[in-house]
Amino acid sequence: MGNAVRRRGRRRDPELAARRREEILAAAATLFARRAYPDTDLQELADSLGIAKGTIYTYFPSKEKLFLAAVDRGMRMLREHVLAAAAAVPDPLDRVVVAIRAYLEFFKDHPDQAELLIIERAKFRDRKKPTYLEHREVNRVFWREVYAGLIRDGRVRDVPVSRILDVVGDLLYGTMFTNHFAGHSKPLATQAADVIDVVFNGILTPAERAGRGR
Amino acid sequence: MGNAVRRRGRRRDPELAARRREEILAAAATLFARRAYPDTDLQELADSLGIAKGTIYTYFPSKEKLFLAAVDRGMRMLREHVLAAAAAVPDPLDRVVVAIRAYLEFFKDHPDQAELLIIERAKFRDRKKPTYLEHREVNRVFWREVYAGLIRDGRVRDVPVSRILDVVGDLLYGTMFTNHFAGHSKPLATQAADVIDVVFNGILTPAERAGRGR
Amino acid sequence: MGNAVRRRGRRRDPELAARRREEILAAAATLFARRAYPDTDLQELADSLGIAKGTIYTYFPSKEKLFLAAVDRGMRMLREHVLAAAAAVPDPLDRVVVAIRAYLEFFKDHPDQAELLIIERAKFRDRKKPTYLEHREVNRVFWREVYAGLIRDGRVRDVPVSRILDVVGDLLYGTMFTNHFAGHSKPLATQAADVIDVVFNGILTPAERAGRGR
Amino acid sequence: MGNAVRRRGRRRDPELAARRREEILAAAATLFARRAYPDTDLQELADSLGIAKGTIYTYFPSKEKLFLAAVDRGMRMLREHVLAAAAAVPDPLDRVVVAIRAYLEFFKDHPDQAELLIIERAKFRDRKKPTYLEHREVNRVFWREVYAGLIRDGRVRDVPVSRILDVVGDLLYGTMFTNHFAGHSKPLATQAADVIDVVFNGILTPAERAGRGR
DNA sequence: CATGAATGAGTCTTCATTCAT
DNA sequence: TATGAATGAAGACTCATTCAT
Repeated sequence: MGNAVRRRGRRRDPELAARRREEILAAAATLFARRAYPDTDLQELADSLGIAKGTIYTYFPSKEKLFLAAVDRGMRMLREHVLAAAAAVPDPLDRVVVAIRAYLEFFKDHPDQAELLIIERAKFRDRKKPTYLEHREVNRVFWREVYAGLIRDGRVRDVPVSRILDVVGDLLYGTMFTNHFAGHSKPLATQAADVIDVVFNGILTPAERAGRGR
Repeated sequence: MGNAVRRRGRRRDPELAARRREEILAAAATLFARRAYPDTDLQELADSLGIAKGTIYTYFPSKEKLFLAAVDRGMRMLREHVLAAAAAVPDPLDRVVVAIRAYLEFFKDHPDQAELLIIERAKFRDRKKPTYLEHREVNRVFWREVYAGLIRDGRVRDVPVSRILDVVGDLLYGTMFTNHFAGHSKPLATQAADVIDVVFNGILTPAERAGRGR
Repeated sequence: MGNAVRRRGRRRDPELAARRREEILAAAATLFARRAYPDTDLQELADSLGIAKGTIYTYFPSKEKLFLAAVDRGMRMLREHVLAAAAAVPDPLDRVVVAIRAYLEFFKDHPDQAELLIIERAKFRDRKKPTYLEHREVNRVFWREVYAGLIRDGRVRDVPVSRILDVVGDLLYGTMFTNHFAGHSKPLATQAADVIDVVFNGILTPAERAGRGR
Repeated sequence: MGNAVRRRGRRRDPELAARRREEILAAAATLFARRAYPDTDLQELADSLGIAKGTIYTYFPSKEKLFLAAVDRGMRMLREHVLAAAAAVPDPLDRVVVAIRAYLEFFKDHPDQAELLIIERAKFRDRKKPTYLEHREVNRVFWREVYAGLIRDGRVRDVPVSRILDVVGDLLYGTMFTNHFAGHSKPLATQAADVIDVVFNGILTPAERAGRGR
């Protein structure tokens, strides 16, 4: 009955749809971050985009899915930003330095994304593994290789790579949140340098390190 | 009975009231952490306590104040736990070690408190400085003195104390969140040791440190 | 913690609650019948009762349950009305006559209830056995006995009682709906007499009946 | 092609359009009956037909008109079915028998149509005389003549024909609804025979009829 | 004509808060 | 002071209908 030629009428334009989706996502990220999840009225989002509320539902099946899509988009942007920065320098240790800077930079330029991570956790605590941690796991593969190479070359102490990945990952995560919650007090360059100094050199004096055995 | 003269100062009422307040606060912390703020129904809280919903309003003027009081109570508990641990050892460097362990321990034993920090931020983003950071600032005074002494004694490298406080503070904050979000993967003792190893010794080899100048 | 004496405060008044429930049900029956289910706004119901919309939800968990409760109430009223009428006369055949009249009378006096039966079917088609049929089944028990006695006494032809119950039941059901849908054209007494005439005597002449064999 | 002179009257379009209209109507009847009016999504109808939602509006100006057209189509089918059955036998009393059977048969084979009658009433209560009753009135003309002839011939008791038409009509209407609401419990042939037995012969014994005098 | 993207009015339900008892 | 009934504001989501292509 319906398999026939019947193919007149308006055609679908997947590119237009993708563009519209992206527009909605960008605006949603901003608004969710500003208003918190429960206080975000989709009517306001629609208004800010100059579209009808129903239109949002053409692209996303629910407020929750829309929110989650906005978070995921942010994490993809973060990964691209960090990897692009790392790819620009050849030396592996420099890559670490550059990536740390890029990471802090991203959240300074996109504070909304930090906010979304908080909101996601507050709202979806037990329904979903945090999107951030999903992405972090993916990224681990790359950095594991980098540190392994540095240890092989005798440039980084021979400690388990996992320990390094954990501590550095946690430190950045915490720094990002602190920055975000407290407002940026020191220049990003200084902050990055401080982090790198401690991570690379530790805080003990050579004498104390020696005294501590190991 | 009501005619009796006021006997020896205060009646037993205020004490009872304080106990009731504390009961509500403890139950509220658990419930808020489990349900997230907007999904926490005060009726459920009342039910779990065997009291009427209206009674809660005798002790707290609003849901928001109740929540904030629960957060504040948690932070006070944290501070007491950490300071008690630190006070138990005399050596300043050991104090750092012990405090780091105590900090991670507290959140492992009270995961609700980590949750509340998230919720507070998600909900009160622009209305209130995070309770956690308020407490962190207070604690800074104590630890600044500890590190300053360690530097004076030549046991810690002579870098600005603020840098150490920032980096260590952020690292712990991030570690706590990561633990909480991801579930505790490694034993707490190991995790604490890893953190301390990196913070104290850094990750570079002596050769690389030398090569890096500074 | 909560098992103690704690019994001050406002007491529950079950009688007041029952009265309120009944008020809401009565008003709901009228309104649902007038507006049809989907077009009935609970706000309008609340307004007509001078209460807040939320109050309705104190007594009924949802619009659907409220509606169903209204239907059930109507069917209970019907049964009481018919049985009371039947109980007032001693002769079994008179009881049938009187009950038929009472049945038609009830729906003439409570046209809303007929409407509710329609609405229930339209809305809950596959979720629930019609309340009317549930009640009809209950009533069958009583009337089965009546007809069995009449047959035993040689006053009613010896046909299966079920056949009588089915046909008479269906006839009344259809008559009620027709009356309701078409508006009452003839006086109720006449209509009842006509129904009884046909049911009791049939439409054939004695000659034709004889000719038809049997 | 468009330049060609109008060839022999009408083009094939109107026929195609009529077929499409009929397809939509048939699918709509099924869907409305299954989902109830307000829960029937025109999108689902379009999907089931493999056409676009907008296309429906080329054939019907609104959801309501579409629904009403589906009901009317059903009633026309019913009339044709019953009249065809009646026309197949010459004896007037047999015609009554056959028509009753055909009526019950139609709704057994087309339960959707019974559903639509309910839905129409629930939705259009005060906007429209039920389509069923409109058709019933039209049919009355035919059957009035049949019964009048039977009385003239002394085969049916000399009671007002209207009484017979009312009672039999209501009985069938009620039987159909009961069947439909309750599910068909007995075989259609038996059911038809039962109805005819009661209508033709009544339920009283000759003795009781005599005793009742009149 | 057919299409399908866009529209936006309409409503049930929740729950913090109040207040008479 | 404790109670619990009453309040009413607030908001996500659906879907008939329109209309540019």
